[in-house]
Amino acid sequence: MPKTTLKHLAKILGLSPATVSKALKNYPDINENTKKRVIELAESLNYQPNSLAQGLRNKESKIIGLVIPEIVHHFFSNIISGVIKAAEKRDYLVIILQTNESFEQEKLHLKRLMDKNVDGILLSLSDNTTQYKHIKQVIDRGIPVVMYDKISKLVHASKVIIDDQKAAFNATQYLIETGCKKIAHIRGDLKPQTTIDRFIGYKKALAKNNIPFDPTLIYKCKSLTFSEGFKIAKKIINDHPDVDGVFAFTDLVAIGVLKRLSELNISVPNQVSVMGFSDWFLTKITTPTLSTVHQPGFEMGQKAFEVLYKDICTLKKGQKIIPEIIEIPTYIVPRNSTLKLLDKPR
Amino acid sequence: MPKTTLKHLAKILGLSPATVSKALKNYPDINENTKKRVIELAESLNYQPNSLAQGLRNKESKIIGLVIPEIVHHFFSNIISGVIKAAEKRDYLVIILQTNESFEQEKLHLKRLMDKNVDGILLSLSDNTTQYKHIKQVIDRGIPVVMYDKISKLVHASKVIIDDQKAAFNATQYLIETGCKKIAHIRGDLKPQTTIDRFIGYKKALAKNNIPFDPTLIYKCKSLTFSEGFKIAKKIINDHPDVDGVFAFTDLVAIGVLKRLSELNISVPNQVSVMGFSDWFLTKITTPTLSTVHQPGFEMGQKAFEVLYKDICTLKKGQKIIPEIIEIPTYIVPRNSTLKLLDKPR
DNA sequence: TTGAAAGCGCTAACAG
DNA sequence: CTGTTAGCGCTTTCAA
Repeated sequence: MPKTTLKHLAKILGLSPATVSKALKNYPDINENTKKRVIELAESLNYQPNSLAQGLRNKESKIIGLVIPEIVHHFFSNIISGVIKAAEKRDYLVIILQTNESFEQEKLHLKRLMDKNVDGILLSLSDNTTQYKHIKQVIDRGIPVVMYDKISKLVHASKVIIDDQKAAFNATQYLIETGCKKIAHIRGDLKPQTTIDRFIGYKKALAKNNIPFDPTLIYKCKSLTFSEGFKIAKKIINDHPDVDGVFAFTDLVAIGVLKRLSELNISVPNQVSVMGFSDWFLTKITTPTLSTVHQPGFEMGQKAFEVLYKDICTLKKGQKIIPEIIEIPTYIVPRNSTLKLLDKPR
Repeated sequence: MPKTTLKHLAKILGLSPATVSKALKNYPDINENTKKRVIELAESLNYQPNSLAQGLRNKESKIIGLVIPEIVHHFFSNIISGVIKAAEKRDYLVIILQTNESFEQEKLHLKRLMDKNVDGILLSLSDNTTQYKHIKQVIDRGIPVVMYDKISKLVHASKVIIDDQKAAFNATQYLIETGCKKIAHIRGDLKPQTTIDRFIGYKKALAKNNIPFDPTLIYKCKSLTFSEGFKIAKKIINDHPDVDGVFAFTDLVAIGVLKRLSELNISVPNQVSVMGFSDWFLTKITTPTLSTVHQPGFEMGQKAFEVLYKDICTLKKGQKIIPEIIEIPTYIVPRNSTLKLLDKPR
């Protein structure tokens, strides 16, 4: 059963396609009665405009692309969910592509999306991206790009981010306020800006509290895994038996630490406090539950779409986009791997 | 900078758009030399055909829709990932929509996807779907639908599933083989077929081993949460102090059980074995780690796309689709919440 | 071997 | 108020 078209309707009603189109679009210069007839028939035949034709005509597809480093990841699933929800409200659909942190994939995906005439692109940089020509090309083609989470200052586009430095500062500050004096930090590998910023936030909090920075308390994670945390915890305890706090740059690693400390019969949080980062779902079900920094993926996703939508509209009106940097607030989620603020010794 | 079109190329080369089109499409009746010139110019100008126009002409969009109950969910993220990966190989893009288990959303989403002229749809039923007219309508419109995971026998379409009954049978059988004699089962609420099938599998395994079925060992979960498992574990132990195995229909609930048993100082697996279902990521990091049934989301996603692709091609050739039911095998992942097979007393 | 013409379905400017 | 015309960019006869 082929789809009903404007022409079908027109023929049945003895009108021209143009009139039918206008009636359906609620143009003011159409006879009320005609309008009613058209709308009724359209509904009864379940008429749906062909979006391909509309797109070709209007130069818009009502589809955006979402480029994501890794789908199977609590934070990013939340991003997807937020984007889709916000998009739905504006009658937009979302195509999702995964880079697996590969620069090559990222380039290809942008091309694919351009070819599909998406109206805009939401992009989180892959870890291996160090140049941005491919992104500028997209923008030059008149397709707005909004970067989220992993961004680059070198791209002139709107961005939605969290302040990793501030968040890490707060996390460390929280450990200090609940009594920690010797805090180890587990950081990620060199590359991504987030890991650097979290490290800086940690240092700033120490400085603020006149705690001297001790480089031997910094541990570098090769991979972002439970077992890395597990391994490193042992090292920390060996190197610094008197450590009383661990701030890991991501929950999974923190949970590895938790497990190893438990096996070493080191009481958390009484002897050592542990703080994670992200607020993954699983932090709620570890023993003890993990205190962490809430990283609001869903909100970021929503906001990212909204900004992109705004940029799309601006561009459609022929105006120039003024990039906007939006920071989504994070907050500490105190759970049982840290002492309570009330417990703070004075 | 507007996009290069066929017309641009034609004008520059002094050819007609038709010839350029054919050259690019490698038609046999084009002069080799012309072909070369065209291709070279196209590349140097970075020509990309307008997919909207192509779609309008060829009645295909090279986009499929993926309707998913819930995105933020380990199993479904894996599905997404698998679908996207398989789609990419065939040069297809994927639009994702979420139902949140709502029938109304499901209907709307199918309509949205039809309106966007997707070439096919991958669908997992929402828990509240009990009629299938909306799906039949899509199929009647000539858009192939492939159901995955949560399916209905009443829809005449290809399907990709796991055999829940068999999987649950194996899980229960495993508990029995490792020495359990009194096994409680935590099942989901009535509706979804999966929960019913897992329950049946459990019963069949008991029967096979001549263990009488005891209805008081069946516990029904209101919500699919950690805390439900936590609550129910207490009840189980109160009702049946001599229980020695728990088979939960999903990992999260099983993990709740694990936690409560630990708080009750009941040794897992020595006193009580616990078996989950799904093989979520977090089963690897609980204490003890959770034995479970591996539910292969990624493979299901890949396979679902491949079947859909096949159906799309069949239809395009004007042939009739012969629905295919594909079962993806599951397997037990033995971890530390169950005894080893070797430990089996005899 | 190439090109003119028609048309996919829709919309907008303009004329009637 | 309604219809005609033209065209978005591409593909496919069919004629040259």
